[in-house]
Amino acid sequence: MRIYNTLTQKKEEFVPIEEGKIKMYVCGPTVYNYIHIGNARPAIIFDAFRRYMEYKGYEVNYVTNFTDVDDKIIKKSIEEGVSATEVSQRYIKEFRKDMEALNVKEATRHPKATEEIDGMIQMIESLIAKGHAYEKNGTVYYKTRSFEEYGKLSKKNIDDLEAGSRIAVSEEKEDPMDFVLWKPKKEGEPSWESPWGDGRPGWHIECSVMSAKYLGEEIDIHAGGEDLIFPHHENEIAQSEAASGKQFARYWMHNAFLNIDNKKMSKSEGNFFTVREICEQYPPQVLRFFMLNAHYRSPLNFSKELMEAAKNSLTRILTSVGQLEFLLNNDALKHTGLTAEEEALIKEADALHEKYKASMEDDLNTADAIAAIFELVKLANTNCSGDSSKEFVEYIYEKLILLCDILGIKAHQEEELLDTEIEKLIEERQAARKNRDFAKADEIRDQLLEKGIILEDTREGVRWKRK
RNA sequence: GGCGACAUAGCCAAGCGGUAAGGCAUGGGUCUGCAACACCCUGAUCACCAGUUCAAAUCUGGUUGUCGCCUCCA
Repeated sequence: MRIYNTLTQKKEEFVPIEEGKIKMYVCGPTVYNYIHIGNARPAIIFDAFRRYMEYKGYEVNYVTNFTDVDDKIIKKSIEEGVSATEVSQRYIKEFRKDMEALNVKEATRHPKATEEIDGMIQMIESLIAKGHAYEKNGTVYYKTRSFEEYGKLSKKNIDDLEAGSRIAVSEEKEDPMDFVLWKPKKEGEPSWESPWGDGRPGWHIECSVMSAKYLGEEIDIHAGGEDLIFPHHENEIAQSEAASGKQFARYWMHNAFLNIDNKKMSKSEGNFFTVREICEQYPPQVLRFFMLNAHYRSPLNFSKELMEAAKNSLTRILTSVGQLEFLLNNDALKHTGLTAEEEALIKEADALHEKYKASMEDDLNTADAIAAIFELVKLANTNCSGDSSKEFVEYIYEKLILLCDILGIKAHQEEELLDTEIEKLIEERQAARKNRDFAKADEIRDQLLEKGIILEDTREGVRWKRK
């Protein structure tokens, strides 16, 4: 597996610290609202990465956090007149619903910042003891210049940063680039006791602490959106490596942004959509498929038109899988035993499987992998019919399901049983067709369409699907 | 100002030195009682300029354009 490493700016062969195991950390959401579709991109991408690595046999320890103490959460809680905990608990719950809809696997561990305060205090104490941090009036700052390699991830030079800095520099700071590890309590805000007085942690320290606690001081992969490179990930490196003296993460993976009309989504411009509202308009899988249909390091534009196209594309795969299931489940396959022709086709299917893997191995090229799925769909559509052998259809079906499953695409649709009334209508229509009473047959078909049932007459019988 | 990314058919999107994957849409056809599904056919010399090379969308330099980070942000 070759991975583009932000740290070295190159694709590198992935070598885990411990054979057969992967320790990865993905920065999670700040839970102050429903997540938007931009937040969904890393969740989906790194979930696909995880699934592929698990398919390859790795044991993946996948940790992602909830940032549940933050200015935005506090602001929301004040607006609503409820506690910060109530706000964060609510959106953690909603986040989980969204992840389930998008078929993102539950993380191995999903710690909350507020439950890791002790660890953060310990790390801050250690940084102070080592001369990497200092306290001023209840605020603890990280001494950026004490970490020689500061800027190695974002390729930034501290002096350039100073020149371009637009933030009002606090007088307390020894250096404008120093960042907050611990900030003192303000009235009405959640706070914890600490050696520097009551207060709460800065944003960056939580990931350093949770990553070390659940994965160890050295991990394989740290991932997140590209905007986190600076300052968040740069600061995490400074904290973790200064504290442990070890390399924090070997590979840094960053996904590009999801844009609206070629512009970054931002709440201030109002050009953003929540996952929730998109999932009300499209099956959630469409959003997942849409994301995977582009390379994760390329900016991706979002629009209704593109979602429609993604929906149609995905339907092509699902229809093909549905047809194979129909053949397998309706006693349509009379032959057993592979023919020579089918054996050749199986070899073709295997070659597509290899092509798919090669794409995934190349820095998670899901777009290319999906192309291989479509080629397999074509192979299935062209060659699987009632005349095929059972073994052949089964083989192709299982391969197709596998390739979709690795990407987290549910190709096998759980069909609820048709209720007897609908079944009766389908039978009536078949009888009408037999009697060449097409007016009646069409009437029944329209009637079913209104109920969201689409009928397809095939050589092997009537197949139906939900709209 | 510093750092970085991108520019491929109507749209989306692979490609990483050997003469352009895949999908969507469009048009024509086959199948079908009709339809749907499916199948067949239908399309680009890769922003521009110069260079390296037997050979470049792919490497180098430049031009133009778009975007991101440098501030909370996936």
